[in-house]
Amino acid sequence: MYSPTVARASTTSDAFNAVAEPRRREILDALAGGEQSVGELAQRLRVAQPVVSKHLRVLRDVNLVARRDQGRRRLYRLNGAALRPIHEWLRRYEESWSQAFDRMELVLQTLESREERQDG
Amino acid sequence: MYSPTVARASTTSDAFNAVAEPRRREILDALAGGEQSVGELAQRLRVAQPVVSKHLRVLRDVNLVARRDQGRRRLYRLNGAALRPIHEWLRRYEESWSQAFDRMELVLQTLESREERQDG
DNA sequence: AGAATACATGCCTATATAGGCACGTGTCAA
DNA sequence: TTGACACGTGCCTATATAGGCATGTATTCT
Repeated sequence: MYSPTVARASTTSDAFNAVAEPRRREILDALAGGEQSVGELAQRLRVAQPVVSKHLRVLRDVNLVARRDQGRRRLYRLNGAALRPIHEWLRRYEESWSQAFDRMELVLQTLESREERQDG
Repeated sequence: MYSPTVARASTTSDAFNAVAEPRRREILDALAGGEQSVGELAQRLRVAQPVVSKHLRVLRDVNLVARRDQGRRRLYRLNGAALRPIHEWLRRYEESWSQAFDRMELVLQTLESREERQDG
């Protein structure tokens, strides 16, 4: 017998599901800019704090973000490595749309953008 | 003024959601081996035909697969290009697990820590 | 100590499936 | 023409959220 019904794999089961939710991608994108508190995220994304907390909960369950306490604030930071399974899966199809990668170019661009951030 | 409730973006809205479902990834993986009919897929994945048809419907809606008729059979083929948006989004995080970047990251963190001397 | 602040959760509602089954339609074999 | 096939869908049930609200807890401020 099968499980009678399974609406969908739970979002907490893997990165694929966690990232399927647009709001969560926004959160990750925001955290890509650096560690942030729940309140900061809520303000930036213009959503209620509980909403952010819940999404962060999901992201944390799949290890996409890590938390650090700072007084009464909870600072969340990105753990991009958890996205790797998705990337690995996509690799198989990558050839469908791209000729070649210039990884160094990407690294350099990232390096530049980070320096810009530091300059403020 | 929000939609009172939105369980989740519909799976037909984008590739992210379409791919969040494990069974659908299996289907895509199977199609990576070449064009196949619904029946062949059902047999290979050991699932009922209606199940496959429905997943294919979703995949087709987001343009992840294309269909071709051959007599009474419907041959589906992969359209990997539709996965590109996901890949593009991931690109931003790719550095997180890239070996080449690890060394770069070390340098960056060192630079950052020089000015971030405010954390406990 | 008392109040304010920053979060995490629980509860509740409406929504969006996933999969089981039955069935309608188009196509090919006899 | 009749029957077997190969599919696509509709209907039904149970499940898994997303977001709104209110509340409990821990930490910091006055």
